[in-house]
Amino acid sequence: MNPRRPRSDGERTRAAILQSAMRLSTVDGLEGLTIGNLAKSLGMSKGGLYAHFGSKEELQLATVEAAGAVFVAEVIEPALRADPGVPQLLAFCDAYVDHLERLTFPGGCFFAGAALEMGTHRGPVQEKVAEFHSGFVALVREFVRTAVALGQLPDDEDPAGLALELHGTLLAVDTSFVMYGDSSVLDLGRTVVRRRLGVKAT
Amino acid sequence: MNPRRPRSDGERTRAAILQSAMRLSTVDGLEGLTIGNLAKSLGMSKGGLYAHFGSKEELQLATVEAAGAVFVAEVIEPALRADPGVPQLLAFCDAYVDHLERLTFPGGCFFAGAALEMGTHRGPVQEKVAEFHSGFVALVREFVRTAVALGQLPDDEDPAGLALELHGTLLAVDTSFVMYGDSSVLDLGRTVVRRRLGVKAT
DNA sequence: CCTACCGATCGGTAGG
DNA sequence: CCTACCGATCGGTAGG
Repeated sequence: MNPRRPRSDGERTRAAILQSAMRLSTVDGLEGLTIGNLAKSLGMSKGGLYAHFGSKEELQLATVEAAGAVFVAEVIEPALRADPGVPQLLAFCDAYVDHLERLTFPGGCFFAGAALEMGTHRGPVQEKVAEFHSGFVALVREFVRTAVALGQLPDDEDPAGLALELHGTLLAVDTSFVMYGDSSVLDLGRTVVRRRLGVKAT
Repeated sequence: MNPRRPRSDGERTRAAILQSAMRLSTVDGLEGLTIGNLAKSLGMSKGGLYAHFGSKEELQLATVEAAGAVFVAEVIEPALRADPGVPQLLAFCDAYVDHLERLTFPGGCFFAGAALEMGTHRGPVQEKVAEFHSGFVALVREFVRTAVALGQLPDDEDPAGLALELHGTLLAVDTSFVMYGDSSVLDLGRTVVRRRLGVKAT
């Protein structure tokens, strides 16, 4: 009711569980996440976890939801705050690379991993991952459409095609960064995005 | 000794095990692959599997090696058979998309999944995945360098940057194809690659 | 939020 | 290549 009221113990514990679950998921996967490991990382018992989540699937669904909120806060919102068109596309890509660079999660982008892992595991968890994933891609396509309408990109630019290229470049950056821990690929990604969007390097 | 001699029973069984292990790995991951599941899928006992592989890690290493051989045969070799430069880049990307389309593995590209999964799991398996992964990326960079040297691409084209873009586009195609099973993204990928390389659609 | 427990499955071994 | 087994851990439950 009152937004200034501090979170209850239950809410704080739940948030701590989900924070740990997101981090562990990017390392071991949403299926590789186990109740036992999660409990140990939090210093609590398995029984305690089941007081918050009735099943592993419920925990997975809540974890995907929490990761979606993090992605919105760290990547989507900075993009929406930029000027319409190319600046939004650039802000989105930069925010994505920044969010990798600051090691928000130890295993890189939550949704890059979750999409590949859950792609062939049909069910409620996969559906929720797909929902977020397709929402993010649709937003990038919208940014491209706006940029074309504003004359910032050529008239014949295909929104779906450019969205695939940018999405792909970010996936390749994530993969290389997670695989080699080499942060030089972050700057390479920033440069490639600028060149593709016709924006001068800063 | 004699290459015409038929494979022994042991060799044929080993090949069948690895074929099943590659397929299961693209669905459940290299860590999610279990000896019990693999044995069941082959109609044999767990003990039987341990006659061929002394440990799960040995099995994982052999599976990565086998997947590398499949990738070389299905994607690298068609590229090497094309004319140097842009035709090799195009052949590489087309062969990659074809290899997704024909459902070589049920979970899409073996190395796309393995790179993200094993990125944070340091050890011999991750090292072998990284070895193949960086080899493939290095080859694409070589193709770009050749294309620039032959005047097929602009002099200021950055090999590492273009390799990242093409690699990324293929990763995005793989992810969308696995996630939504929608084959239209395969043609979108082929189109995007042609536009980026300045090749007319066929 | 805890302890104590359930049947099932994990990776792996012994012995054949 | 098999059966039979090992201790550890899995997801989940009972009862508090």
